Amino acid sequence: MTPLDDIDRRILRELQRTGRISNAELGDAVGLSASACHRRIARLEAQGVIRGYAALLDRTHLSRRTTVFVEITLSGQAVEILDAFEAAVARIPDVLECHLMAGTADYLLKVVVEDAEAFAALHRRHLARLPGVAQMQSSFSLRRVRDTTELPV
Amino acid sequence: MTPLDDIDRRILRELQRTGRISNAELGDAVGLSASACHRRIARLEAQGVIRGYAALLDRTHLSRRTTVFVEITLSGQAVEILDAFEAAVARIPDVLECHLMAGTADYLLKVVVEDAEAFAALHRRHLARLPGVAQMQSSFSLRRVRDTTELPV
DNA sequence: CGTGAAAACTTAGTTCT
DNA sequence: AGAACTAAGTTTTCACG
Repeated sequence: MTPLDDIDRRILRELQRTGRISNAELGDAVGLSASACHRRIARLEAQGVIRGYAALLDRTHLSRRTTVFVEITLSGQAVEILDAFEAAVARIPDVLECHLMAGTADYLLKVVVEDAEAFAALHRRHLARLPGVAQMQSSFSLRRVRDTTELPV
Repeated sequence: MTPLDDIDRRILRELQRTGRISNAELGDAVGLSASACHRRIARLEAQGVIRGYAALLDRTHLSRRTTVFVEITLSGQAVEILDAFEAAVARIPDVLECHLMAGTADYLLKVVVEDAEAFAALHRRHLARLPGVAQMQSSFSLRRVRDTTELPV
């Protein structure tokens, strides 16, 4: 598997910012012909470096203004408990991220909801019913100082 | 500003999963003509519901296997201290997210690096030099149980 | 890697309901 | 108003040099 060269990196940087850029424009940006760009992109997709493309939506327009991080400690470390917990979490669409953590808490969840009230409803209907939970601590984000999906390349 | 109807939502769902889908295919998926899809997408973009498009890259291929959450408490709440801190954080590309938090800690950072060693280097070179920091606690993610950018629509 | 041609897609104008 | 149809202009895609 070929390692990434400098032009690959510039292509990836551009595609992270503008996922629908044409090969012609991309070629201008990185100093290559359109077909050469196309070939490299096809290779990067085949290698799995590019996992796919996505539209980025505005959370405000979709009633998801509020981000909450939830630290959860389970009542035990048995595999069955972890598996049951993870399966249940995966079924909650408001949970964008769920990490098994080293250190104090067992899991860290990132949740997006409309507002504090919506979080209370989510808590009652879903979070409080998650299996194997011993302790739960929720922290609200007051402001997203920085929030990007762009990996440094 | 028109509220989203059911077809809009299906279009958004599709575009979050497959940002480069053609209007023809999208039309098939949601039961509309290609041009009708195109018009709706143009409207959603103009309204700001769709913020843009991005290629999603694989962290493993880019030496970013490790996610670390960093809780930071500042030495004070003066606006100058917060501003200086935020400006400095924004300059570290490895920090994908930075939230001003309610509750215990002041800030929560999400950092992506190659491994623990790379985090140690980042800590020495950047995090430990952030202005106004009183306390810092880093927590490593052992496994990403779920990690999506797709908002529920 | 670049050029060029064919196929596919996007985009805008028009008509119909 | 919004959807379908049509046609011109781009873009993708894939030969070959």
